[in-house]
Amino acid sequence: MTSSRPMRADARRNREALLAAAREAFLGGEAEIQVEEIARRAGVAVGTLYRHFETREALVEEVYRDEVATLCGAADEHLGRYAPEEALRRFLLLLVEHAAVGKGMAVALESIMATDSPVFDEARTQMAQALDRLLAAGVAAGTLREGVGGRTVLRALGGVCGMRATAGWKDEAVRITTIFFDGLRR
Amino acid sequence: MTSSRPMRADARRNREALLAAAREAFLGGEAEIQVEEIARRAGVAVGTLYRHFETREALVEEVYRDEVATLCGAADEHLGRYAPEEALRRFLLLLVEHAAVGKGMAVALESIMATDSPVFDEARTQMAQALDRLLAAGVAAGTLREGVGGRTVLRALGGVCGMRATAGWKDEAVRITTIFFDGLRR
DNA sequence: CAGCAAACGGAGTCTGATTCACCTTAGGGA
DNA sequence: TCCCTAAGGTGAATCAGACTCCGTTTGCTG
Repeated sequence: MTSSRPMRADARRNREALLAAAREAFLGGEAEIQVEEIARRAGVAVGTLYRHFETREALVEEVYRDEVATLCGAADEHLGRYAPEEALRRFLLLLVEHAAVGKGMAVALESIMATDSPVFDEARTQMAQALDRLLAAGVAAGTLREGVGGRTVLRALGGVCGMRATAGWKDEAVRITTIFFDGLRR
Repeated sequence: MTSSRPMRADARRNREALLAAAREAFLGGEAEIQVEEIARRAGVAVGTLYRHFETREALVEEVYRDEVATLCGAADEHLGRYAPEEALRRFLLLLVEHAAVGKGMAVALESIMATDSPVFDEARTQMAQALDRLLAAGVAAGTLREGVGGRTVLRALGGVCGMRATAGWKDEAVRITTIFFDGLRR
């Protein structure tokens, strides 16, 4: 459907400008930036933003698609470098770390991990599968408990990311994640 | 300051009506009920609601004050009946259970547990202290790990409650809580 | 029963996301 | 090259919901 006609040059240009503006804002910690402001920075009107992205969330998702893919790649990389158990531990902390970098990423991770929004279906599935691979490897090695799915772990992490508004969030998140991880071990 | 003058009869009546309406709604699962609607059901105008409660959150807090106290009481009761470890496990699951009953309670618990909002300071402190007692008993008995505060546990639970919007929430929450609990053991 | 501070009512404000009726313009074709 | 048309753009307006403001009403004390 998207491929019916190639998309006009100015349209593509504006789309890119919007993504760039949003990316810069989110990664810069301006998680709560308003759609009007994103549009302004991209040099277009809000209407244009909404022509390209269904909702504010959809734009967020688009921005973090790459980021998510990179993170999932890290899961497999860890799997090749460490014992499954250690790979999982590092991956979990990596997620927390990312959530801690800028509020934006935390918002995205939370949305990806702890909601059912269909907007994040793809990202969620991708992440859950990466976690499944880590968990399965750990189970095979006998170091991780059986019967826990990537989805469950994802939700737990999502919950932790949901409390990022509080003071001293990161330390607390790391502590909780570590405790949770210990619970996953045999 | 509140005791300077006894509060007019109609004022007290309205305050009770508002609390009753809010309680009924929250416990009935209407977590997202609007302030206008609460006021309407109580037979007053929004202005009156705001005369009695600083913000929507403050009303929520008021509604759950009793509930929180009851829950904290349960912690001590468990402590007298079970081994510290088991008491903690039951208490954690009790919190999840309460959050699962109605969305309203989950919202309240989340706010109490995972935010810094001063509105919930009292409830949060109360809960954290109840958990501290459980944790301390477990540490003394040698069955729970040292160095984890009630605050941390509270936040972890708060995170879990924050994902209540998703399908199959309760099962997931119980599973996550159980894993987390296992992580707390020696 | 008068006087007045305490309470009340509810329209209006504010913040932000989202929409929509109307204008612009890229770009394929004669 | 120029024209036409539909894709694309615009931004004022709408909507939602929490919260405020101030003129009006009313419980209570002297």
